[in-house]
Amino acid sequence: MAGVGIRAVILRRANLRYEFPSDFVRRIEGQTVRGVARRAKYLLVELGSGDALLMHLGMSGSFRVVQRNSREKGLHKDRYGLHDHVIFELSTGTVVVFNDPRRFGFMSLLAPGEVGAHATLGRLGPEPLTPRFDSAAFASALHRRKTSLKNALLDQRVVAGLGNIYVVEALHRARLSPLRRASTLATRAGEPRAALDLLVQAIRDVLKEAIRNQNRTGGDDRFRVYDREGQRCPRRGCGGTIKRIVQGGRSTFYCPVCQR
DNA sequence: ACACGGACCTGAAGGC
DNA sequence: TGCCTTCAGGTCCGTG
Repeated sequence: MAGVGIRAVILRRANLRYEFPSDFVRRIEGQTVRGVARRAKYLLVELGSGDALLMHLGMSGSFRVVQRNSREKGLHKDRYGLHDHVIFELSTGTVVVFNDPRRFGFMSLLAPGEVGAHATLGRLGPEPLTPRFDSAAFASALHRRKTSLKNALLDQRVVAGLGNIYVVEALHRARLSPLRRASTLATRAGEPRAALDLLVQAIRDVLKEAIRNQNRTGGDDRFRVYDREGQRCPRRGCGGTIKRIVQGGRSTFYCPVCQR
């Protein structure tokens, strides 16, 4: 992406989750992409001007990449569907379309310096696939938390980038109950580091596997417990039955037999 | 500082 | 065939 130009931007509505900045189009059109980065679930595109385009997919957002001389030609507005909200036409002829039915996603532009000052970005916890995320850092993030382990892992300030599915999957792999109070992981005697280390590893494994499988469509075997209420626990020799409960308003799936 | 519930939106799926 | 309810992979804000 580095070096690619952005020839045109079309907004097909005035807002997603938030209003677009009034100068959104003007500040992007004609710019060159300096680089693309991800932080937690946020995507950052650095522009030649020094501005950063900050984007989030929310729950239902997606990008699709269209070659100009494929069936979907040109930038004529009528070519796009109801929920195709933002269109980027690149200098390479590629068109990138942002689609988001629920509009929980957003885009904004940050001037140089505003990225570092951004309140939410600044409070994000460590990226789980970097060395900064280890059991010591994890322990200090959890040890005062009175909330459940499940809710703590969903908190982006504890560890960045985990969503409902991957939290549920990681807890199953680490054999930890989603209901357990978060602080007990860091302090429980006779269980020194083992549980924490296991959870750190489980989180990394779940994410790496998800990244590896990103292009696999469908597939009933993507998740071991998520959305499997009433099914047999997949852990060898466990024999438990997957249960669904609600925590913080979201579904949790877990095995009450092997997750403690 | 933390914890919790509700709000923001639309579409898909299931029950009657 | 509807019509109604529930649920969905996220985040922010207000209230205790």
